Amino acid sequence: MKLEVITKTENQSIQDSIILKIRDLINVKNLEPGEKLPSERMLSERFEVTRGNIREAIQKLEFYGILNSIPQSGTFVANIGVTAMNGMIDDILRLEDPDFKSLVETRILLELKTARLAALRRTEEDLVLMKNALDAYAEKVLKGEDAVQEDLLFHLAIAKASGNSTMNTFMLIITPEIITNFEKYHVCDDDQSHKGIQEHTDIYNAIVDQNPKSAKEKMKIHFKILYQYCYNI
Amino acid sequence: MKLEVITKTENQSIQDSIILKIRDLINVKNLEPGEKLPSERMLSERFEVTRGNIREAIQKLEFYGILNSIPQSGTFVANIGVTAMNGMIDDILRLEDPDFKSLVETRILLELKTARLAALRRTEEDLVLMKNALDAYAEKVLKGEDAVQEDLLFHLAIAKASGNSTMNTFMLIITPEIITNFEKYHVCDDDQSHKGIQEHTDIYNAIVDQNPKSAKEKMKIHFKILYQYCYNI
DNA sequence: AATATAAATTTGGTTTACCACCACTTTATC
DNA sequence: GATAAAGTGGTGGTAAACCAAATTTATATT
Repeated sequence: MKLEVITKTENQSIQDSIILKIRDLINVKNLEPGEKLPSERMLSERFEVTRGNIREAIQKLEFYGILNSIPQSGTFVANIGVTAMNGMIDDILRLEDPDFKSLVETRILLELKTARLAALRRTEEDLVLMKNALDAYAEKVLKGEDAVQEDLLFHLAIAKASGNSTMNTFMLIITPEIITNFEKYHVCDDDQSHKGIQEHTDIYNAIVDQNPKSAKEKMKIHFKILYQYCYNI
Repeated sequence: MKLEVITKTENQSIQDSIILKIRDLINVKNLEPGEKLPSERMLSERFEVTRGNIREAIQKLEFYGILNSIPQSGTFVANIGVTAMNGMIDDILRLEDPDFKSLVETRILLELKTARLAALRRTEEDLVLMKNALDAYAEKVLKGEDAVQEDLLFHLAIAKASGNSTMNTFMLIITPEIITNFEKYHVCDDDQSHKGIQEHTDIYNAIVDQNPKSAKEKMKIHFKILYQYCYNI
């Protein structure tokens, strides 16, 4: 998910090769879910890399739920079978860095949904937070200042109000990359910002009214420009 | 994104408190984007924690794009302003572990989209991979064996064919948690698996025919049971 | 022979000491 | 006086030493 500096490229490739070796080891030893991997020290000796490298690789596989590391006990194959493990590792290694188009596409998908869910599930507290974010955005725009941050905070407030923690997490992950790319490509101009106030208000009101269909529709309008940008790039 | 063992709870809370202290530091020092944070050693001394703790906290904030750590140089505030930073850190700390319902809800959203995109963008190579996964699934089911893994690999093959690397990543992240919960709650029974073969085949054919509407529709049918489960739990 | 208990070994995690590298200051040379 | 070169302090990164818990092995006791 992160773009790393050049120096990490080498590090990355040796980590990937370790992941491959661990996969092969599980395959040739026919390790079933729940069985134990050799210790980190043995692996580092066998693969002729540092224990730190081994630990990094294990942590990555742990993040994707393929391994389980238990303190003072060992590292175990998670209860995901050999077939799925092989397929997933292939995917993980093949994962390229996300391009901007892919990010925007995903963001639009998520936000149309979170707007709808927020209309259904928002609490009074959610409304307060959204209103604050909305006001902060309007104030910045009316002063003629850049308001990209306040914009995104409003959208994050909606994500929180959706009551879906997974979507909320995903929004948080893609937001910074969106911000930096927006500033790089100057997607939003001044005119857009002023229209944005009305559009944000429309979305907010739909959520206040608990009208999911309208909320989604207003969000779609809000993304119209971005949508076109995404599919014409 | 990960459920951690109990022992990590304490560790987590001190990491969260460090993140809060870093946020306060940026606020009181009025650090603008691009400015440098104090060195890790100074922070560890000032906050009275180990440097390892500091490094962990910085890495987490780096993951969310709030800080940039540059080797032999320092840690810098990313070019995301103070306002957005404060809001995002609040969100990050408030993030609860994803519940199963939230996971399924997100999965359905993602998969309806990836199916549609795959129908539009699939290459010949994608089709081969999907066909292999489909056959492996059918074979397992017909032998009466458990095929949860093959099931998910087919869905991951669709995600890959969608050509959207961000959605592909997100699918990879939620897949293991879905697997373990499926096995825990026994969502799928034997009858479902047999129907699943036909449903998978329908989805596959729609993607072969490059018919996005049908692909989404067939995926919706495939998720019907899961959808009901999700909203009745 | 079976079992309870204690010592020893092995484990992942953590701390510490060291490293290579970058930025800036000082100094020397023209 | 200007410019380049050498030095110095500080940076994030890293490998080795250390730790506490868990597991295994050995031993003693009934």
